[in-house]
Amino acid sequence: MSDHRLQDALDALKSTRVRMTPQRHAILEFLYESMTHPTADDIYKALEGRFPNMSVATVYNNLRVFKEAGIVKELTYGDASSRFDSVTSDHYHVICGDCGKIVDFHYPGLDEVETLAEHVTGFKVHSHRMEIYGTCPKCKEKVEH
Amino acid sequence: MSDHRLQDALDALKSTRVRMTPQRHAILEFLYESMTHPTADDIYKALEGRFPNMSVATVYNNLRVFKEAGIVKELTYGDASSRFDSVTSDHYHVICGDCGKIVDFHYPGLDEVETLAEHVTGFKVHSHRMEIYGTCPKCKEKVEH
DNA sequence: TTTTTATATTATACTAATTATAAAGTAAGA
DNA sequence: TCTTACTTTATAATTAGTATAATATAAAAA
Repeated sequence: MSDHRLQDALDALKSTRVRMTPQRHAILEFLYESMTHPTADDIYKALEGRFPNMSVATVYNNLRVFKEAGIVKELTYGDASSRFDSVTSDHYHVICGDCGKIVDFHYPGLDEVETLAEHVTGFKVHSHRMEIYGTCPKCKEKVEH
Repeated sequence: MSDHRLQDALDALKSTRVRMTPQRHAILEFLYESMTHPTADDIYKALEGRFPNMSVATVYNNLRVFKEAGIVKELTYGDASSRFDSVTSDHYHVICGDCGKIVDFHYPGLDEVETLAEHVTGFKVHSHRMEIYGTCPKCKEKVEH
């Protein structure tokens, strides 16, 4: 299933002018198999066993390439590291303020918000971002003890 | 009107253990009068005439204090500088990807999204963030010429 | 298959936002 | 007014991410 999504992503890249390299394949594979929305550094650490000479810059460069190709999404968090997500059908994220855990949350896209914003502001709207903040079940328990 | 909101904020601070200083007053005043969602550096530059010895750290420290007191909100943008907003009634932001302009966008709070997320994920939800991305009218024009 | 060449990777240095630290200053309660 | 805990300042440190230039390599052409 996730194999299939990875293959789709690889095909999408092939249709652009983006070359496939072992590093790129490994980064994509890790991202598509991971359910954890990793940071660039997470990816770097996860792959340094297989690619002892890989540079962090390579991870950042390739994540940017993937973003431009539309197969990876960046989630930014101020001073903290960005997290990366494979692009899938519409879902949002619920984030734990205590432990940083990110959980996918399926919800119909808020298209009407985009349309309304266009009318009210005169902008040409192309996307939106929504995130929900709270405390995950595990961290809730901890507070109680 | 904005005088009134500023006064409310000052009152809110008085009820906590937060001391009032000239720097703090000036930062708050600037933030409440500004319609531009300034960065910490914007604030620093705007006030350095009146406070030639003020340190950037003071701006950051106090913005954090205000955030903790719940009268100021931070909008984070990955590697780029955060922007700060006085906390007001529910509104969202429409952001121009070309020039960075931020426009307020009034919309009924998405309370039902929060409720649903609580049920589905088991989180205790306390807030959410939504932003709309696009191109502002001015930048749209530029592209056409 | 070999050659070619544009693109990718690496190592390193750099930038910019933000935070930490410690000394000096000051708001506000006793 | 005195005192003290909190603030400010100046400076250094930290950290995410980007730029650069030399080396390596994927993939198209011969």
